[in-house]
Amino acid sequence: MTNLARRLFGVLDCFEADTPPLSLTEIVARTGLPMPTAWRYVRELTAWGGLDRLPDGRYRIGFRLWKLGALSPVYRDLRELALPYMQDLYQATHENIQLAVLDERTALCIEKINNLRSVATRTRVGGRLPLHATGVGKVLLAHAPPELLAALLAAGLPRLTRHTIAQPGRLARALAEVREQGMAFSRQEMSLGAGSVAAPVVHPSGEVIASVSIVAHSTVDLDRLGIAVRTAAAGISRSLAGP
Amino acid sequence: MTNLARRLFGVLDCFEADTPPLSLTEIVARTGLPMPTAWRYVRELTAWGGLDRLPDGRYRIGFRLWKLGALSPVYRDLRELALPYMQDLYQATHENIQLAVLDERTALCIEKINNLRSVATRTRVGGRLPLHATGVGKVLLAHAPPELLAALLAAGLPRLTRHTIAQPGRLARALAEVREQGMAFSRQEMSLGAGSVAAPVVHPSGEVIASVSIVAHSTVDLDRLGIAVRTAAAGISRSLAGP
DNA sequence: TACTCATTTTCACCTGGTGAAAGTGAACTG
DNA sequence: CAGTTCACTTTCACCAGGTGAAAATGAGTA
Repeated sequence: MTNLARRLFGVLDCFEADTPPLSLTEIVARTGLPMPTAWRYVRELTAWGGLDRLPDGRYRIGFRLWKLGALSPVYRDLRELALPYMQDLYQATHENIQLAVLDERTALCIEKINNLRSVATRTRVGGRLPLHATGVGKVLLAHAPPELLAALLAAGLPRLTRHTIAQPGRLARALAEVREQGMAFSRQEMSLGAGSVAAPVVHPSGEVIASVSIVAHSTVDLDRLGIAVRTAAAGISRSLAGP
Repeated sequence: MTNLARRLFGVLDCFEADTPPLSLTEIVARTGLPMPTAWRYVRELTAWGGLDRLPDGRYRIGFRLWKLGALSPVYRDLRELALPYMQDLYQATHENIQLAVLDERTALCIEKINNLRSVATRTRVGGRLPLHATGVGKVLLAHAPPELLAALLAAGLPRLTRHTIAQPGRLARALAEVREQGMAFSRQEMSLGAGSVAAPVVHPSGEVIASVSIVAHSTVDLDRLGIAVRTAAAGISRSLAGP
């Protein structure tokens, strides 16, 4: 790979879901590029539309990348396919609905339907959730190669609330239960006051390629919602098999 | 701009919504790059994840760009804000719902809710619609600077069906009516058997920044749906003004 | 087996990218 | 108000990394 290309992509890779707009100095700090080089790259990316420059001189991801990314067939097709089922689930429950895939040891949210009157959730499309503390995450983790769990355990499990499962043995048992029940629960493990129940979206090859969840107030009966979310996940899975 | 950056972006810019996966030879033809240069760029973009290489050697937009693009705040925020209202509209009508913005003389679809039992529509998120022949397009065109209409007329209005408005005078009158009524109709002008009604999403500054539509069978009473779509558009517009 | 065509690789050449240093401008402080 | 600081933004001598013509490879076809 050309040095220039690698460095150019490195600038883009500075941006994550919860990254606020970045200044040039912050991009320099994150990439290690000399200031004028970073300046030139940022200027070029901005000219192309891949970055937007704000009036205060900070940069954020630009519309050009949204336009290109929207063409990515793999996840566009999954989103299109899943959205009607997520709609049905939303209509039946009026809670928040999320669709996530496994990516870089996180659950990456690729579609989301919010009810502003349900529990507030912090996730956005393109945002990431911890695998060990969320419904969608546990589903994905339960069906991933064991090395992933091992790597997570080696890195340590962040305790997000006092309910978060942070002990390796407890998590392993929980994941076994996920595989057995075909769904996963998170009860105030990610955020106090919020719970979720998720089910796997299964590709015809048998691989779990995504997970769909309902996120609701912790007072809501997640067991009752479990049937609904599994039904939606089954519908999506069936659609993956084609007409 | 560095020559390399410009050319690298040029490779990405080969891809449009209805572009099938492209072979290296096709990318060469579209960019004018020498074969080894294009080869190297494509290899680099693939290594980074911006392009995916299919087993048959053709390339398409990769997931990395989806992930980055999903972070683009401007349209992500609009989509998030609009989606609940689109949900409500879908729930009320069970027809296809689209949200589009003006981009490069087209209506660019940025969110879409399909009902598979309604009329089939060809549009996908990231796809483009002609301004003169669609509900969303006419809304955007009606509120755009007059130079845009002049440019479209100079380029000629493609006749997509026998109902498409292709005469400049008729279109100008239709757009005046859109501005007066606060909504636009397309009656089999885009596709035979399909019609749509759209309304403008207005920013607090007064600028029409998007348009939301219902797409249904041509047999459906669009006049009745007009009230609903205007209600949704008004809700989105109000949300733009903040809490 | 020979031919064709779409890649994929090689490598001599040179030009375009680099980054240390300098310049600029805005904000802050005394 | 003048001086200082800091985050950019620009300059330009230098050279290394990118280029593309030509060759090689591999798959498909007749």
